[in-house]
Amino acid sequence: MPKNETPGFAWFWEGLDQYLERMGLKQTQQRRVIVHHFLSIDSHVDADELHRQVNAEGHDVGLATIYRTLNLLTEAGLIEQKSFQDGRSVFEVAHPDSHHDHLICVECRNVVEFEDHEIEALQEAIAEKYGMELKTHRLDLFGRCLDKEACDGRKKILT
Amino acid sequence: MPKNETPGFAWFWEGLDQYLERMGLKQTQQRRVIVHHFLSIDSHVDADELHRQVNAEGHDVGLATIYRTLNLLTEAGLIEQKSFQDGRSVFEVAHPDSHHDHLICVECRNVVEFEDHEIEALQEAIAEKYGMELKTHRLDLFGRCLDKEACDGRKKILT
DNA sequence: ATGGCTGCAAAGTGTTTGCAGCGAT
DNA sequence: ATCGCTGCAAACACTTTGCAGCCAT
Repeated sequence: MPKNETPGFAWFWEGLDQYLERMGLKQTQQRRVIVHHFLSIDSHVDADELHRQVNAEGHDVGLATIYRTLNLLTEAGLIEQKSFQDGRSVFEVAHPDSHHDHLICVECRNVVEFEDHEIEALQEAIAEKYGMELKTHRLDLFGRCLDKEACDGRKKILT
Repeated sequence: MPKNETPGFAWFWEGLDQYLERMGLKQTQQRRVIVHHFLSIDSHVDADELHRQVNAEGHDVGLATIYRTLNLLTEAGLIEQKSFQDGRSVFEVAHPDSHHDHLICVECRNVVEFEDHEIEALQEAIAEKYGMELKTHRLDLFGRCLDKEACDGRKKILT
């Protein structure tokens, strides 16, 4: 597998290489495979799901390595860890500039990502009001699809 | 311990009694003790912390019972369960009208609760834009206390 | 060849559950 | 006297860690 097979994510691979170099760590077969799959998903995944997908493609990567790599990428600031419902965490690419939030349907679990500068401005104001310097935030909106048909369709696919 | 020792929370005790009755469940010594302590905190707690506090007062309630009671109260809609970022969940009284959000210091873990109607209005607008009916939301702001001294003080108390 | 990396399994978390006896109704 | 409730410990689900050998540098 070529090192940079994921189009549009050169910055990600570069960032990873830099981080590994800086920390005296090594690039490995497994890390490449994991990152490649992670990027090809380009949405949120949990460790288990990623593990399944990677190994479904014929590789044999241990779950522990998935976790270790996801933690490494989080440390490197390249991905972000979120916990939606409870129990498992999901990870997603940390797009450097545009932080996006989530709109989640409680029925079909479909997730839409959005961004709103007005809300972000208000958040800054709130943090300031309480004597804090804002670092990051998490905003999840939970609702129900108005398009019941599409919603039901997605619901059926759920395990 | 009298049944209704927590001032201002008559509605909570009543709601609990109603729920127990409706579901054919029983009021017990332990539940009373747990609820009493929970209400006297009137902030967010995790199961372990509540367990410690209850037993520090001379009671001998099992951790499993704490969990069972917290789940029961959640089912009853009297409290809400939230998961910030690490494993553990925290619980807080579900005030029927005013939903509040959280401002969390990443250093000392101190949590401030706030409420902002402007942001909530924007959230409604966003949900509508994406064809969804908003049910609820979660907004957590993560930052750093500007008052370093107070922050460090709280940090020391962390286990 | 060094020292980080991997898979495995074991250990850790936070939370839930099965069981036998206790206690509220 | 029911039948739910409790404490305990074992079971769980997700995640981390110790170890012996592997592999990138």
